Amino acid sequence: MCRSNSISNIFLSNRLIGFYVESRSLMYARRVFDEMFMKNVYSYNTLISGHVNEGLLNQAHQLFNEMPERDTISYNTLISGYAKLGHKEEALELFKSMVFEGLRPNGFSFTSILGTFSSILETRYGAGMHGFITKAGFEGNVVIANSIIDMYAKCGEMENAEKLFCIMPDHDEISWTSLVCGFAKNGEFWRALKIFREMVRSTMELDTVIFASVISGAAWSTALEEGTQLHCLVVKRGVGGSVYVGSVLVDMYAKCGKIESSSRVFEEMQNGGVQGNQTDSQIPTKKSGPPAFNTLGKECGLMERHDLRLGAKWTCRSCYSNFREHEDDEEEHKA
DNA sequence: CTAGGGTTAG
Repeated sequence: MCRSNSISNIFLSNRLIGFYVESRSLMYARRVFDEMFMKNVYSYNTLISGHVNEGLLNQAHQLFNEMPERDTISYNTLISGYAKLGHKEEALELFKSMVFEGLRPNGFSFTSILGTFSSILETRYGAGMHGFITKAGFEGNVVIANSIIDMYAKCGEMENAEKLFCIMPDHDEISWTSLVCGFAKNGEFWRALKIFREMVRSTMELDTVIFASVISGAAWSTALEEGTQLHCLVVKRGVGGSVYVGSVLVDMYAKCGKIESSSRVFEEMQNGGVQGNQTDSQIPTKKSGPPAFNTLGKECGLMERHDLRLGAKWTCRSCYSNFREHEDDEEEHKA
């Protein structure tokens, strides 16, 4: 092997390390790294990320310690590794030493740290970090704001979550989902449903994540009526193939005492719910027509074209229900 | 080379 320390050689070796890391061949990555005459921060960072991806935090940290100098990415990579494995103290300590060392944390640092504040005991840290982020000027970043909302939700601080949501300059689907999931998870199903209805009326896409969360809220509130409506919407939107959504529907009916419905959904999951090797991320979230394989419609031609409001919608006859997009419809229905 | 949201039980 040519061992000139030219810049291009470092560059090429780094690319090679990256290739091996991507191929999950850490041994080879390590070999290239060890044989390099000159290394730079990038060489270390790439190898550290390779170890982090394999969950080898000790070795990653050792490499980190051996580095002559560290940059923000070195820190972030290690912090996110610890955060993902639930090692909160290590993550926070690293964050502190990054700041102490004079390095400016960026969005990646913040989102990783925010993910470690997940209980009411950590609310103070979370709020402190929120303040830090605001002062550092990162609050306008959608991804970071979404992480803050989720952090407040996990700490049971929904007032703060909603407050931030309201003042955010831009929202995306994840902002909405984080808020709705927060209310659902904190036992406020009706508030979650209210916001969810706004999403349904909008042009936003509804994916398996939001459905799993709202239906779970319905399950805990034993809101059979609304749970059934949500089931109907699941069919219409073609997300019935999701294991998450299927599981939570089974649970919702069970908690509501509808054992027959529960086991029917369960059987549908065995039959076709997850057919075709579709994974959750591949489930289409478009609202165009019926899904190729939906859990209910398939059974006996349960899908029926129905003209409602603007354009044709799909009604699921086996639910004997339609999703009510407005809260006011609730009263009408009961009257 | 580094970032955001999901179910069930116990």
